[in-house]
Amino acid sequence: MARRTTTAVGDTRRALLDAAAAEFAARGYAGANVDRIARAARVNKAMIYYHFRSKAALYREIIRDMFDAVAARVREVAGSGASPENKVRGFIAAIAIEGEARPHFPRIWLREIAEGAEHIDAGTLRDARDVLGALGSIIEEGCRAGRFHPANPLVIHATIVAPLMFFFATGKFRQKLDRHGARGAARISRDEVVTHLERVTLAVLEGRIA
Amino acid sequence: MARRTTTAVGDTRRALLDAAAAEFAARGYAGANVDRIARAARVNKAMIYYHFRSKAALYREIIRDMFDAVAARVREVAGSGASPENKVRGFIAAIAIEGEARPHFPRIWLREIAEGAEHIDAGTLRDARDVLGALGSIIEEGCRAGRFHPANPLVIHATIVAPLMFFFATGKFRQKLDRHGARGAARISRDEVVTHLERVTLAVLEGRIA
DNA sequence: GTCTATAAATAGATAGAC
DNA sequence: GTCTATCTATTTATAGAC
Repeated sequence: MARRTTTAVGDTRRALLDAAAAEFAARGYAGANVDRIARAARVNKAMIYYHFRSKAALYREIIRDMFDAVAARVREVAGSGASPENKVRGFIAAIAIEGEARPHFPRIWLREIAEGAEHIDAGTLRDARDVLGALGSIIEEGCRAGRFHPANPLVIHATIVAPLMFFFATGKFRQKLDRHGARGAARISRDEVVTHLERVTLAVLEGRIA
Repeated sequence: MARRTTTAVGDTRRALLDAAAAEFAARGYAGANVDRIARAARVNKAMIYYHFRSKAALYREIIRDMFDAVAARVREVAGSGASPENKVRGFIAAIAIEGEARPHFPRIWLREIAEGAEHIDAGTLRDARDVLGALGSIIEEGCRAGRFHPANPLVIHATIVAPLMFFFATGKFRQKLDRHGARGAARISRDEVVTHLERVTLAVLEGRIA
Protein backbone atom coordinates (compact mmCIF):
# COMPACT_ATOMS: atom_id res chain seq x y z
CA MET A 1 0.00 0.00 0.00
CA ALA A 2 1.94 2.99 -1.22
CA ARG A 3 -0.78 5.47 -0.30
CA ARG A 4 -2.20 6.90 2.87
CA THR A 5 -5.88 6.53 3.60
CA THR A 6 -6.88 9.91 2.16
CA THR A 7 -3.83 11.71 0.83
CA ALA A 8 -1.25 10.57 -1.70
CA VAL A 9 2.38 11.43 -1.09
CA GLY A 10 3.26 14.67 -2.86
CA ASP A 11 -0.33 15.83 -3.05
CA THR A 12 0.29 18.75 -0.71
CA ARG A 13 3.26 19.86 -2.74
CA ARG A 14 1.32 19.66 -6.01
CA ALA A 15 -1.71 21.45 -4.57
CA LEU A 16 0.54 24.25 -3.35
CA LEU A 17 2.32 24.59 -6.69
CA ASP A 18 -0.99 24.80 -8.55
CA ALA A 19 -2.57 27.28 -6.15
CA ALA A 20 0.60 29.37 -6.11
CA ALA A 21 0.78 29.53 -9.91
CA ALA A 22 -2.79 30.84 -10.01
CA GLU A 23 -2.07 33.41 -7.32
CA PHE A 24 1.20 34.62 -8.89
CA ALA A 25 -0.51 34.89 -12.28
CA ALA A 26 -3.41 36.90 -10.89
CA ARG A 27 -1.49 39.25 -8.59
CA GLY A 28 2.17 39.14 -9.47
CA TYR A 29 5.04 38.15 -7.24
CA ALA A 30 4.82 41.03 -4.78
CA GLY A 31 1.03 40.99 -4.79
CA ALA A 32 0.74 37.28 -4.13
CA ASN A 33 -0.25 36.32 -0.60
CA VAL A 34 0.93 33.09 1.02
CA ASP A 35 -2.15 32.86 3.22
CA ARG A 36 -4.36 32.93 0.16
CA ILE A 37 -2.19 30.32 -1.58
CA ALA A 38 -2.48 27.98 1.41
CA ARG A 39 -6.23 28.50 1.64
CA ALA A 40 -6.74 27.83 -2.07
CA ALA A 41 -4.63 24.67 -1.81
CA ARG A 42 -6.66 23.60 1.27
CA VAL A 43 -3.41 23.19 3.10
CA ASN A 44 -1.94 24.73 6.21
CA LYS A 45 0.19 27.82 5.57
CA ALA A 46 3.16 26.43 7.45
CA MET A 47 3.38 23.73 4.76
CA ILE A 48 4.63 26.32 2.30
CA TYR A 49 7.67 26.89 4.48
CA TYR A 50 8.12 23.20 5.09
CA HIS A 51 7.95 22.08 1.46
CA PHE A 52 9.56 25.16 -0.05
CA ARG A 53 11.83 27.48 1.84
CA SER A 54 10.14 30.80 1.25
CA LYS A 55 7.71 32.63 -0.97
CA ALA A 56 10.60 33.51 -3.28
CA ALA A 57 11.78 29.89 -3.56
CA LEU A 58 8.24 28.72 -4.31
CA TYR A 59 8.00 31.30 -7.06
CA ARG A 60 11.37 30.36 -8.56
CA GLU A 61 10.34 26.70 -8.68
CA ILE A 62 7.18 27.54 -10.62
CA ILE A 63 9.09 29.73 -13.05
CA ARG A 64 11.74 27.05 -13.55
CA ASP A 65 9.16 24.31 -14.24
CA MET A 66 7.44 26.41 -16.90
CA PHE A 67 10.52 27.53 -18.76
CA ASP A 68 12.14 24.11 -18.53
CA ALA A 69 9.10 22.57 -20.21
CA VAL A 70 9.14 25.07 -23.07
CA ALA A 71 12.88 24.83 -23.57
CA ALA A 72 12.78 21.02 -23.60
CA ARG A 73 10.05 20.95 -26.21
CA VAL A 74 11.79 23.54 -28.39
CA ARG A 75 15.13 21.73 -28.17
CA GLU A 76 13.39 18.55 -29.25
CA VAL A 77 11.94 20.29 -32.30
CA ALA A 78 15.26 21.87 -33.27
CA GLY A 79 17.07 18.55 -32.89
CA SER A 80 14.55 16.50 -34.83
CA GLY A 81 14.99 15.30 -38.41
CA ALA A 82 12.19 17.47 -39.75
CA SER A 83 12.53 19.98 -42.58
CA PRO A 84 13.28 23.60 -41.67
CA GLU A 85 9.70 24.51 -42.58
CA ASN A 86 8.27 21.88 -40.25
CA LYS A 87 10.71 22.88 -37.54
CA VAL A 88 9.31 26.39 -37.70
CA ARG A 89 5.81 24.95 -37.41
CA GLY A 90 7.03 22.79 -34.54
CA PHE A 91 8.53 25.82 -32.80
CA ILE A 92 5.24 27.71 -32.97
CA ALA A 93 3.37 24.60 -31.79
CA ALA A 94 5.79 24.16 -28.89
CA ILE A 95 5.08 27.63 -27.55
CA ALA A 96 1.34 27.25 -28.14
CA ILE A 97 1.10 23.81 -26.53
CA GLU A 98 3.04 24.73 -23.41
CA GLY A 99 1.26 28.08 -23.11
CA GLU A 100 -2.04 26.28 -23.26
CA ALA A 101 -1.13 23.26 -21.11
CA ARG A 102 -0.14 25.48 -18.20
CA PRO A 103 -3.02 27.90 -17.82
CA HIS A 104 -1.05 30.38 -15.68
CA PHE A 105 2.12 30.39 -17.71
CA PRO A 106 1.26 33.18 -20.17
CA ARG A 107 0.26 35.67 -17.49
CA ILE A 108 3.29 34.89 -15.36
CA TRP A 109 5.44 35.19 -18.46
CA LEU A 110 4.07 38.66 -19.22
CA ARG A 111 4.76 39.74 -15.65
CA GLU A 112 8.32 38.40 -15.68
CA ILE A 113 9.03 40.39 -18.82
CA ALA A 114 7.66 43.50 -17.12
CA GLU A 115 9.84 42.80 -14.12
CA GLY A 116 13.00 42.59 -16.21
CA ALA A 117 13.47 38.93 -15.29
CA GLU A 118 14.35 39.86 -11.73
CA HIS A 119 13.17 36.64 -10.09
CA ILE A 120 14.82 34.42 -12.66
CA ASP A 121 17.68 32.09 -11.75
CA ALA A 122 20.61 31.03 -13.94
CA GLY A 123 18.92 27.85 -15.15
CA THR A 124 15.82 29.67 -16.30
CA LEU A 125 17.93 32.29 -18.04
CA ARG A 126 19.69 29.44 -19.83
CA ASP A 127 16.27 28.12 -20.93
CA ALA A 128 15.36 31.50 -22.42
CA ARG A 129 18.69 31.69 -24.20
CA ASP A 130 18.30 28.15 -25.54
CA VAL A 131 14.84 28.85 -26.96
CA LEU A 132 16.20 31.85 -28.83
CA GLY A 133 19.27 29.85 -29.88
CA ALA A 134 17.17 26.97 -31.17
CA LEU A 135 15.10 29.30 -33.31
CA GLY A 136 18.32 30.86 -34.61
CA SER A 137 19.72 27.48 -35.58
CA ILE A 138 16.49 26.50 -37.34
CA ILE A 139 16.70 29.69 -39.41
CA GLU A 140 20.38 29.10 -40.17
CA GLU A 141 19.69 25.54 -41.24
CA GLY A 142 17.00 26.77 -43.61
CA CYS A 143 19.39 29.35 -45.03
CA ARG A 144 22.13 26.76 -45.62
CA ALA A 145 19.57 24.59 -47.41
CA GLY A 146 18.71 27.57 -49.62
CA ARG A 147 15.09 27.59 -48.46
CA PHE A 148 15.14 30.53 -46.03
CA HIS A 149 16.41 34.07 -46.34
CA PRO A 150 18.46 35.39 -43.41
CA ALA A 151 16.39 37.00 -40.66
CA ASN A 152 17.02 38.30 -37.16
CA PRO A 153 15.95 35.48 -34.79
CA LEU A 154 14.99 38.03 -32.16
CA VAL A 155 12.48 39.66 -34.50
CA ILE A 156 11.03 36.32 -35.55
CA HIS A 157 10.91 35.21 -31.93
CA ALA A 158 9.07 38.36 -30.84
CA THR A 159 6.51 38.13 -33.63
CA ILE A 160 5.71 34.52 -32.72
CA VAL A 161 5.92 34.39 -28.93
CA ALA A 162 4.46 37.79 -28.06
CA PRO A 163 1.17 37.37 -29.97
CA LEU A 164 0.74 33.83 -28.64
CA MET A 165 1.29 34.78 -24.99
CA PHE A 166 -0.86 37.84 -25.55
CA PHE A 167 -3.65 35.71 -26.97
CA PHE A 168 -3.61 33.18 -24.13
CA ALA A 169 -3.32 35.87 -21.45
CA THR A 170 -6.09 38.09 -22.75
CA GLY A 171 -8.93 35.62 -22.34
CA LYS A 172 -10.57 37.58 -19.51
CA PHE A 173 -9.77 40.96 -21.04
CA ARG A 174 -11.34 39.98 -24.36
CA GLN A 175 -14.52 38.78 -22.69
CA LYS A 176 -14.73 42.13 -20.90
CA LEU A 177 -14.15 43.97 -24.19
CA ASP A 178 -16.79 41.84 -25.86
CA ARG A 179 -19.34 42.91 -23.26
CA HIS A 180 -18.34 46.55 -23.78
CA GLY A 181 -18.96 47.00 -27.47
CA ALA A 182 -16.03 45.26 -29.14
CA ARG A 183 -18.26 42.66 -30.76
CA GLY A 184 -16.41 39.43 -31.40
CA ALA A 185 -13.35 40.14 -29.26
CA ALA A 186 -13.97 36.87 -27.45
CA ARG A 187 -14.73 34.95 -30.61
CA ILE A 188 -11.28 34.03 -31.84
CA SER A 189 -9.70 30.61 -31.69
CA ARG A 190 -6.28 29.38 -30.78
CA ASP A 191 -6.02 27.67 -34.20
CA GLU A 192 -6.79 30.90 -36.01
CA VAL A 193 -3.84 32.56 -34.30
CA VAL A 194 -1.48 29.62 -34.76
CA THR A 195 -2.34 29.20 -38.44
CA HIS A 196 -1.86 32.90 -39.06
CA LEU A 197 1.54 32.88 -37.36
CA GLU A 198 2.65 29.82 -39.36
CA ARG A 199 1.64 31.39 -42.67
CA VAL A 200 3.23 34.75 -41.92
CA THR A 201 6.44 33.44 -40.39
CA LEU A 202 7.11 31.01 -43.23
CA ALA A 203 6.30 33.69 -45.83
CA VAL A 204 8.84 35.99 -44.22
CA LEU A 205 11.54 33.33 -43.90
CA GLU A 206 11.03 32.01 -47.43
CA GLY A 207 11.09 35.52 -48.88
CA ARG A 208 7.57 35.23 -50.22
CA ILE A 209 6.74 38.82 -49.27
CA ALA A 210 7.09 41.31 -52.10
CA MET B 1 5.02 86.18 -11.10
CA ALA B 2 3.07 83.01 -11.65
CA ARG B 3 5.66 80.85 -9.94
CA ARG B 4 6.81 80.31 -6.38
CA THR B 5 10.42 80.85 -5.52
CA THR B 6 11.51 77.28 -5.91
CA THR B 7 8.58 75.11 -6.97
CA ALA B 8 6.24 75.55 -9.92
CA VAL B 9 2.57 74.85 -9.36
CA GLY B 10 1.82 71.26 -10.26
CA ASP B 11 5.40 70.09 -9.87
CA THR B 12 4.58 67.86 -6.92
CA ARG B 13 1.73 66.24 -8.81
CA ARG B 14 3.90 65.61 -11.87
CA ALA B 15 6.77 64.25 -9.81
CA LEU B 16 4.41 61.86 -8.07
CA LEU B 17 2.87 60.66 -11.32
CA ASP B 18 6.31 60.02 -12.83
CA ALA B 19 7.66 58.24 -9.78
CA ALA B 20 4.47 56.20 -9.43
CA ALA B 21 4.55 55.08 -13.07
CA ALA B 22 8.09 53.81 -12.57
CA GLU B 23 7.13 52.00 -9.37
CA PHE B 24 3.99 50.41 -10.82
CA ALA B 25 5.93 49.31 -13.91
CA ALA B 26 8.68 47.72 -11.84
CA ARG B 27 6.57 46.04 -9.16
CA GLY B 28 2.97 45.93 -10.31
CA TYR B 29 -0.03 47.44 -8.59
CA ALA B 30 -0.04 45.29 -5.48
CA GLY B 31 3.74 45.32 -5.23
CA ALA B 32 4.06 49.07 -5.52
CA ASN B 33 4.84 50.88 -2.29
CA VAL B 34 3.58 54.41 -1.61
CA ASP B 35 6.50 55.21 0.68
CA ARG B 36 8.91 54.37 -2.10
CA ILE B 37 6.92 56.44 -4.60
CA ALA B 38 7.04 59.47 -2.31
CA ARG B 39 10.75 59.02 -1.68
CA ALA B 40 11.52 58.72 -5.41
CA ALA B 41 9.46 61.85 -6.12
CA ARG B 42 11.29 63.66 -3.27
CA VAL B 43 7.92 64.51 -1.84
CA ASN B 44 6.20 63.81 1.45
CA LYS B 45 4.09 60.67 1.48
CA ALA B 46 1.01 62.52 2.72
CA MET B 47 1.04 64.45 -0.58
CA ILE B 48 -0.08 61.31 -2.37
CA TYR B 49 -3.28 61.28 -0.35
CA TYR B 50 -3.72 65.03 -0.73
CA HIS B 51 -3.28 65.17 -4.53
CA PHE B 52 -4.82 61.80 -5.28
CA ARG B 53 -7.25 60.04 -3.02
CA SER B 54 -5.59 56.67 -2.64
CA LYS B 55 -3.03 54.36 -4.12
CA ALA B 56 -5.78 52.92 -6.34
CA ALA B 57 -6.88 56.34 -7.62
CA LEU B 58 -3.28 57.29 -8.39
CA TYR B 59 -2.88 54.09 -10.39
CA ARG B 60 -6.12 54.60 -12.31
CA GLU B 61 -5.02 58.10 -13.28
CA ILE B 62 -1.74 56.80 -14.71
CA ILE B 63 -3.53 54.07 -16.64
CA ARG B 64 -6.10 56.52 -18.01
CA ASP B 65 -3.43 59.00 -19.19
CA MET B 66 -1.55 56.31 -21.07
CA PHE B 67 -4.51 54.72 -22.82
CA ASP B 68 -6.09 58.09 -23.58
CA ALA B 69 -2.92 59.16 -25.37
CA VAL B 70 -2.79 56.01 -27.49
CA ALA B 71 -6.49 56.08 -28.31
CA ALA B 72 -6.35 59.76 -29.30
CA ARG B 73 -3.45 59.18 -31.65
CA VAL B 74 -5.04 56.11 -33.20
CA ARG B 75 -8.39 57.87 -33.69
CA GLU B 76 -6.51 60.70 -35.42
CA VAL B 77 -4.88 58.25 -37.82
CA ALA B 78 -8.14 56.47 -38.60
CA GLY B 79 -9.95 59.76 -39.20
CA SER B 80 -7.27 61.26 -41.41
CA GLY B 81 -7.46 61.49 -45.20
CA ALA B 82 -4.58 59.08 -45.72
CA SER B 83 -4.73 55.94 -47.86
CA PRO B 84 -5.58 52.65 -46.11
CA GLU B 85 -1.95 51.58 -46.51
CA ASN B 86 -0.67 54.72 -44.82
CA LYS B 87 -3.31 54.43 -42.12
CA VAL B 88 -1.92 51.00 -41.27
CA ARG B 89 1.56 52.50 -41.12
CA GLY B 90 0.14 55.29 -38.99
CA PHE B 91 -1.50 52.79 -36.64
CA ILE B 92 1.78 50.96 -36.11
CA ALA B 93 3.59 54.28 -35.61
CA ALA B 94 0.98 55.44 -33.10
CA ILE B 95 1.56 52.43 -30.88
CA ALA B 96 5.33 52.66 -31.28
CA ILE B 97 5.49 56.41 -30.58
CA GLU B 98 3.34 56.29 -27.45
CA GLY B 99 5.04 53.15 -26.23
CA GLU B 100 8.36 54.86 -26.58
CA ALA B 101 7.34 58.31 -25.31
CA ARG B 102 6.09 56.88 -22.01
CA PRO B 103 8.92 54.66 -20.83
CA HIS B 104 6.78 52.82 -18.28
CA PHE B 105 3.76 52.25 -20.48
CA PRO B 106 4.77 48.93 -22.08
CA ARG B 107 5.54 47.22 -18.79
CA ILE B 108 2.37 48.50 -17.14
CA TRP B 109 0.44 47.41 -20.22
CA LEU B 110 1.83 43.86 -19.95
CA ARG B 111 0.85 43.72 -16.29
CA GLU B 112 -2.66 44.98 -16.93
CA ILE B 113 -3.16 42.25 -19.51
CA ALA B 114 -1.98 39.69 -16.98
CA GLU B 115 -4.36 41.13 -14.41
CA GLY B 116 -7.35 40.78 -16.74
CA ALA B 117 -7.83 44.57 -16.80
CA GLU B 118 -8.96 44.54 -13.18
CA HIS B 119 -7.88 48.09 -12.33
CA ILE B 120 -9.34 49.58 -15.49
CA ASP B 121 -12.23 52.05 -15.40
CA ALA B 122 -14.98 52.46 -18.00
CA GLY B 123 -13.18 55.28 -19.86
CA THR B 124 -10.02 53.25 -20.28
CA LEU B 125 -12.00 50.24 -21.45
CA ARG B 126 -13.59 52.50 -24.04
CA ASP B 127 -10.11 53.54 -25.17
CA ALA B 128 -9.13 49.91 -25.68
CA ARG B 129 -12.33 49.22 -27.59
CA ASP B 130 -11.78 52.33 -29.76
CA VAL B 131 -8.24 51.31 -30.68
CA LEU B 132 -9.49 47.93 -31.82
CA GLY B 133 -12.46 49.56 -33.57
CA ALA B 134 -10.24 52.04 -35.39
CA LEU B 135 -8.06 49.25 -36.72
CA GLY B 136 -11.19 47.38 -37.81
CA SER B 137 -12.50 50.40 -39.72
CA ILE B 138 -9.13 50.91 -41.42
CA ILE B 139 -9.22 47.31 -42.63
CA GLU B 140 -12.84 47.65 -43.77
CA GLU B 141 -12.02 50.83 -45.65
CA GLY B 142 -9.18 49.07 -47.43
CA CYS B 143 -11.50 46.19 -48.33
CA ARG B 144 -14.15 48.51 -49.74
CA ALA B 145 -11.45 50.20 -51.83
CA GLY B 146 -10.46 46.75 -53.14
CA ARG B 147 -6.94 47.05 -51.77
CA PHE B 148 -7.18 44.82 -48.69
CA HIS B 149 -8.46 41.31 -48.18
CA PRO B 150 -10.74 40.75 -45.16
CA ALA B 151 -8.89 39.92 -41.95
CA ASN B 152 -9.78 39.54 -38.29
CA PRO B 153 -8.86 42.89 -36.64
CA LEU B 154 -8.11 41.08 -33.39
CA VAL B 155 -5.45 38.93 -35.05
CA ILE B 156 -3.91 41.92 -36.82
CA HIS B 157 -4.02 43.91 -33.60
CA ALA B 158 -2.31 41.15 -31.62
CA THR B 159 0.45 40.69 -34.19
CA ILE B 160 1.22 44.42 -34.16
CA VAL B 161 0.74 45.52 -30.57
CA ALA B 162 2.08 42.47 -28.76
CA PRO B 163 5.51 42.41 -30.46
CA LEU B 164 5.87 46.19 -30.04
CA MET B 165 5.06 46.19 -26.32
CA PHE B 166 7.21 43.09 -25.94
CA PHE B 167 10.13 44.82 -27.64
CA PHE B 168 9.90 47.98 -25.54
CA ALA B 169 9.38 46.08 -22.30
CA THR B 170 12.24 43.61 -22.80
CA GLY B 171 15.05 46.17 -22.83
CA LYS B 172 16.48 44.98 -19.48
CA PHE B 173 15.75 41.32 -20.17
CA ARG B 174 17.55 41.43 -23.52
CA GLN B 175 20.61 43.05 -21.97
CA LYS B 176 20.66 40.28 -19.37
CA LEU B 177 20.33 37.65 -22.11
CA ASP B 178 23.09 39.33 -24.09
CA ARG B 179 25.45 38.97 -21.14
CA HIS B 180 24.46 35.31 -20.74
CA GLY B 181 25.35 33.95 -24.15
CA ALA B 182 22.56 35.18 -26.43
CA ARG B 183 24.93 37.30 -28.47
CA GLY B 184 23.13 40.23 -30.07
CA ALA B 185 19.93 40.06 -28.03
CA ALA B 186 20.45 43.69 -27.07
CA ARG B 187 21.45 44.74 -30.58
CA ILE B 188 18.11 45.29 -32.23
CA SER B 189 16.55 48.62 -33.08
CA ARG B 190 13.06 49.99 -32.75
CA ASP B 191 13.09 50.81 -36.49
CA GLU B 192 13.95 47.22 -37.36
CA VAL B 193 10.87 46.00 -35.50
CA VAL B 194 8.57 48.72 -36.86
CA THR B 195 9.72 48.20 -40.46
CA HIS B 196 9.24 44.45 -40.14
CA LEU B 197 5.71 44.87 -38.76
CA GLU B 198 4.78 47.31 -41.55
CA ARG B 199 6.02 44.96 -44.25
CA VAL B 200 4.35 41.89 -42.81
CA THR B 201 1.05 43.52 -41.90
CA LEU B 202 0.62 45.14 -45.30
CA ALA B 203 1.58 41.92 -47.07
CA VAL B 204 -1.10 40.06 -45.11
CA LEU B 205 -3.79 42.68 -45.67
CA GLU B 206 -2.98 43.06 -49.37
CA GLY B 207 -2.98 39.31 -49.87
CA ARG B 208 0.63 39.28 -51.01
CA ILE B 209 1.35 36.07 -49.14
CA ALA B 210 1.22 32.94 -51.25
C1' DG C 1 4.06 15.95 7.84
C1' DT C 2 0.68 18.87 9.83
C1' DC C 3 -1.40 22.23 13.09
C1' DT C 4 -1.86 26.53 16.33
C1' DA C 5 -0.19 30.64 17.88
C1' DT C 6 2.53 34.41 17.43
C1' DA C 7 6.58 37.18 16.45
C1' DA C 8 8.45 40.96 13.61
C1' DA C 9 8.20 43.80 9.88
C1' DT C 10 5.83 46.53 6.64
C1' DA C 11 1.83 48.37 4.41
C1' DG C 12 -1.89 52.01 3.36
C1' DA C 13 -3.95 55.72 5.35
C1' DT C 14 -4.98 59.82 8.49
C1' DA C 15 -4.81 63.49 12.23
C1' DG C 16 -3.21 67.74 13.18
C1' DA C 17 0.45 71.31 13.39
C1' DC C 18 2.42 74.74 10.39
C1' DG D 1 0.20 72.75 0.24
C1' DT D 2 3.46 70.44 3.12
C1' DC D 3 5.39 67.87 7.19
C1' DT D 4 5.65 64.72 11.48
C1' DA D 5 3.88 61.23 14.02
C1' DT D 6 1.09 57.48 14.41
C1' DC D 7 -2.84 54.16 13.96
C1' DT D 8 -4.42 49.86 12.14
C1' DA D 9 -4.27 46.03 9.28
C1' DT D 10 -1.75 42.88 6.82
C1' DT D 11 2.19 40.00 5.71
C1' DT D 12 6.12 36.84 5.75
C1' DA D 13 7.99 33.72 8.58
C1' DT D 14 8.89 30.67 12.67
C1' DA D 15 8.54 28.15 17.21
C1' DG D 16 6.82 24.29 19.20
C1' DA D 17 3.12 20.85 20.12
C1' DC D 18 1.28 16.65 18.05
